Amino acid sequence: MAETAREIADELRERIRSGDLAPGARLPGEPALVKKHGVAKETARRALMLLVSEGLAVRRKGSGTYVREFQPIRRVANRRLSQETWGAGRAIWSADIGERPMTVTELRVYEAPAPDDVARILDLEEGAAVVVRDRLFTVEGEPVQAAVSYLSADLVRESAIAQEDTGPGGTYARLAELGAKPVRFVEELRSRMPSQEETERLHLTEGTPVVEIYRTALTEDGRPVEVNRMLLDAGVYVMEYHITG
Amino acid sequence: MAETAREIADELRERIRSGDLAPGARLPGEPALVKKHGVAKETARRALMLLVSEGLAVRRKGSGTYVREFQPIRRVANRRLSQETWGAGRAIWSADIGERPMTVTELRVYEAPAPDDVARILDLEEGAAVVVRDRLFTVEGEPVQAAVSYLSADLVRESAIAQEDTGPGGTYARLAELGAKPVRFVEELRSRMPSQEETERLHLTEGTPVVEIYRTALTEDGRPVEVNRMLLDAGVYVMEYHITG
DNA sequence: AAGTGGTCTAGACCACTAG
DNA sequence: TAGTGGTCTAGACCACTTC
Repeated sequence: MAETAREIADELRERIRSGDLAPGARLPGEPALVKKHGVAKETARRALMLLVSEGLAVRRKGSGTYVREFQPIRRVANRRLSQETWGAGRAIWSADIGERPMTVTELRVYEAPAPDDVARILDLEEGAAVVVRDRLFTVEGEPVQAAVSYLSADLVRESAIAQEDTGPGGTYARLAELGAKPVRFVEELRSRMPSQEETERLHLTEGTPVVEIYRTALTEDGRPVEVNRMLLDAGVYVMEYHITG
Repeated sequence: MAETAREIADELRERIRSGDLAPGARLPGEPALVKKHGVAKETARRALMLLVSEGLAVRRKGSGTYVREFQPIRRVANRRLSQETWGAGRAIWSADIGERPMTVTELRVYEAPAPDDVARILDLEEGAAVVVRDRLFTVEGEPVQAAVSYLSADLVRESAIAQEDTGPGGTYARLAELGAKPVRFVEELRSRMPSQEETERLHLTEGTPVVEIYRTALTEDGRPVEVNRMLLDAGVYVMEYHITG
């Protein structure tokens, strides 16, 4: 009768995997597990917490524990690709953001000294001024991505890039007007568990990693003009890259 | 005196962030926290577990709890890029695998029916036979990546791809000989917490996500010839992509 | 108001590591 | 062998959700 937290979690995990407990379904609560397996409440709790930390379940206070759902947003790094070139409809993870528009909230634009790593990448003096564009992207009212762009203040201070509204074509159109059109990009990705502040800002549930992306924009002659640090809710995103060669 | 698990974790987290507790350093143990904060052992334990699930600490049974270290391996998706083109020495996360060679272990090659998603992507009938190449990559004796490749058995059955040793130039050289040279690639990435089996296979510590990558190789005329599913230890990898235009 | 999860206590026993 | 983490118990009180 009496089992361990791991064993109870194993049983529930198997029921989730088999589809017996579908995404969104309610898992047995702590009292139910206490009765069924003859364990202490803390043990039942641990079993459920194991599933949460594996990203399989979500707990809602006062309501219950539920099987987690995954309806990803697809982020395609290479923008201007024709569907025909790469073959459509071949995605492993289906993802439709079509019906769920993404909006920018909490936009803040200001000038500040460049962080050390950003200064190094942008080829600036230590502590040189940069224009910072800090924003939060939201889908259906839920934050999904935080992004902070850094650009040399000497380069963009007088342009609309230093304004909240960058105008038609956005930052890259303005950079082109300044003779610094980005044509190549380097992205560095890392995934890890979020800090507490990140959890709050992105409304992350336990067991959700984040994806940290640093994107550097380069001009034709290889000059770095922008560093964009993005933080993505990994429970929501699928990243797609197209590589030639 | 008596504090909550969260508060104790906050204090330790701050000491890690400030560098007071450096990567690799030993954190105060459970008994020490019990004495210092006047809480029960379970509460001290929870404080330390919080840091572990945030990926900040690692617990070693019988030894102690330690600040986690991060010495990443860099995976550059675009292989044949000259350093000059993209500007060297501009990485956010420094990463040297130079001194730590990667070796293949647990190589298994066999023929089997294609999984549904793989069959769809490779344009095969449901359940058509594929050659499967399953392998584990290891650095300094520690597994860092599992990879499973799928190729149409009708295409590659007679070639060295169906052997353990694919010969000089590897799988892609053999595909070229078969008139199916891959020239473009699509990668889909997702990050999530690992299952229990994945944790065991990759020797993951708690609080470590995995990065799941599906790479599809396409020929010049857009025919998909290989699907490679990779599972990376996110605590070890930094991914790098180069994008044009 | 009943049910759910959130957190803590004080004690127990075990397994592993290190000196 | 002493110290460390791993796990469980039986009970307590609280906050939130749902009806």
